[in-house]
Amino acid sequence: MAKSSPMLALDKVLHQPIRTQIAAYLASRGEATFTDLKNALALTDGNLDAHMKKLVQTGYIVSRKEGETVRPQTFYALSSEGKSAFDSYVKALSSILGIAS
Amino acid sequence: MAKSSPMLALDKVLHQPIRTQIAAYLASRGEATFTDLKNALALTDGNLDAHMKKLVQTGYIVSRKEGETVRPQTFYALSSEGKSAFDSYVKALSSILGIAS
DNA sequence: ACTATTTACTCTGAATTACAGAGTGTCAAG
DNA sequence: CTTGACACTCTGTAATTCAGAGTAAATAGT
Repeated sequence: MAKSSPMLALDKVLHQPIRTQIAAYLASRGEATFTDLKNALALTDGNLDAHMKKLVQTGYIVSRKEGETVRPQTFYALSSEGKSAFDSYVKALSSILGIAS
Repeated sequence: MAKSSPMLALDKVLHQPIRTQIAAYLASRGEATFTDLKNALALTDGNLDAHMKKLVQTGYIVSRKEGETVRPQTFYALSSEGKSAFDSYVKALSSILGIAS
């Protein structure tokens, strides 16, 4: 008999409590600042920084600096790679959990 | 103005790639042996053991030994606590990801 | 009957990750 | 000109994840 294929694994970068929420937040809002995220998710600075770093390193999130001479602020958003990774992640999850996407 | 309440956090025990799949597998199948899980999820022994240990410690999974004199086999299943934790987890995820549960 | 293999786990230790709090630089107010 | 807030970044520690080695019992082979 054919042995059933192993379940499709979940993206490790995205399937982590804080990062899933960052990605979801950005997916629905489009863009956010460090402080937006920090307040929305109730995180410490260091923790948020570490997760953003990983998301940027992975290529899922891009940042854009606004204001050269004034106090600069960074806006974060999902990259197109990040968007499609998030999409596939949601699909995989839906199928594993048996919910309608 | 009322500041929006922080997003509801995701259960750390359940929101981990392997454990989410173990819970989902048990939620749909009811019961499984160590080897069932190992094959279905394509895991190494040590890795599966570590995750099962955590799930049992947390109280989400209960084990039952079958066969006193014959080669014993352990069956794992979600406890009622595990079931409701999994339910809330799926609901929380659905609301965060904006999908219909 | 005795040895080898398989099954069903458990243990150990190394690598990676998650996180809090301290630190840095800039700006604005008193 | 000092104090405080904002926008991050860095560092160290604790916890987590994982593979492979180890153990014990049962079955298979000769």
